[in-house]
Amino acid sequence: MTSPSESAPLDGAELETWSALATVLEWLPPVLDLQLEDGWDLTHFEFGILYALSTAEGRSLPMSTLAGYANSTLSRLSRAVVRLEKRDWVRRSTDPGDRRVTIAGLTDSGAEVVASAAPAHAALVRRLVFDSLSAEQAMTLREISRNIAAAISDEGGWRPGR
Amino acid sequence: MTSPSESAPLDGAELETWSALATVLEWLPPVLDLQLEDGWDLTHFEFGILYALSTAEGRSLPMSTLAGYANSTLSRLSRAVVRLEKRDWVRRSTDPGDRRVTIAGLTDSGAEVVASAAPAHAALVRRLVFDSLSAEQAMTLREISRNIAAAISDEGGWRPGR
DNA sequence: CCGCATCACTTGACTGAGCAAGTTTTACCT
DNA sequence: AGGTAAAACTTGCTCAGTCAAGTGATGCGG
Repeated sequence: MTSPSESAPLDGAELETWSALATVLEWLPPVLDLQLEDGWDLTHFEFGILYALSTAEGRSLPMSTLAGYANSTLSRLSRAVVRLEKRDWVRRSTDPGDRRVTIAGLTDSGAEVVASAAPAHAALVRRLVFDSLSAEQAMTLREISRNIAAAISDEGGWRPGR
Repeated sequence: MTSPSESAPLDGAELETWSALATVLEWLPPVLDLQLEDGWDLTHFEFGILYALSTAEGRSLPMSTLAGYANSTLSRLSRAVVRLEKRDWVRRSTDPGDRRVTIAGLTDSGAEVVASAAPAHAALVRRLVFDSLSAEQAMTLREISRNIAAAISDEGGWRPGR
């Protein structure tokens, strides 16, 4: 009964739901990316890094902590930070306390970038997501998302960046 | 009033909703991919191509039509089909009626792959999405997804593959 | 029926992500 | 202390995706 091959195929309503969700899954991230790339030549991922740093104590974080916030591998993060460093938005230094860890810090120009990109990004999220939903739907969406995220965490123990 | 810089930043509840949704947006596609890659050494995108062909009249479609179904650029599709052809799961032929169009057709072994992967894939979708939701939540999710998808279509007129 | 725009791809150059292997520094065990 | 394991990145290799340019084939205006 628990064998995967025995679970019924998705029925009509489920298929429609899945298809609609799949559409969002496929389109939403690219549109969000597009704004940042057009306006600031930034990946959504790179923006996430800058944003995380901007909210951090002292505008700087160890790479591993940052990788956690950005749901990323250290490898991916490392390459992204190299790119950001080239633009002088981030600077790296090794932690004097533990010379294995390198601390990524936001520069002033990096902070300016975040300050100018973040409101536009939030506005786009509002337009695409919250403006299309009733307050009740938004609350339900939060529940739904949490449930699915929990299921993902359980399933196979998969986690990004680990 | 309609200037983007004037829209209020996301409030607490919205931020939580967005953060939960962003998690799903980031994690769900990779987990879905993982199964196909581990089990069949297939990208979700490649699977989509095979699946679309399997449901098509004569198990074959012109590249441009297929690109529409797969929400993809012709360029991306072309490369993917090259890969699938190397594994003898798809074969290309030029349409005798219009020698510009090339028709991608599913081979028998390709059909076998779809037949074996599709149920497992559907089962995973069920476990991750529908098993975590009440029937009512699932219905709401369909509404929500449609609304967001509609907002995306309106916004900036962006469309994948075009 | 000829020339040129257009269509339907394909391909070359480049970029970002993943995996695995390598480096340096620290922690632990005895 | 001394040696080994582990942590915290970084980097080489390879691959998929994008963008722009290239290649035939077709349609169409005069």
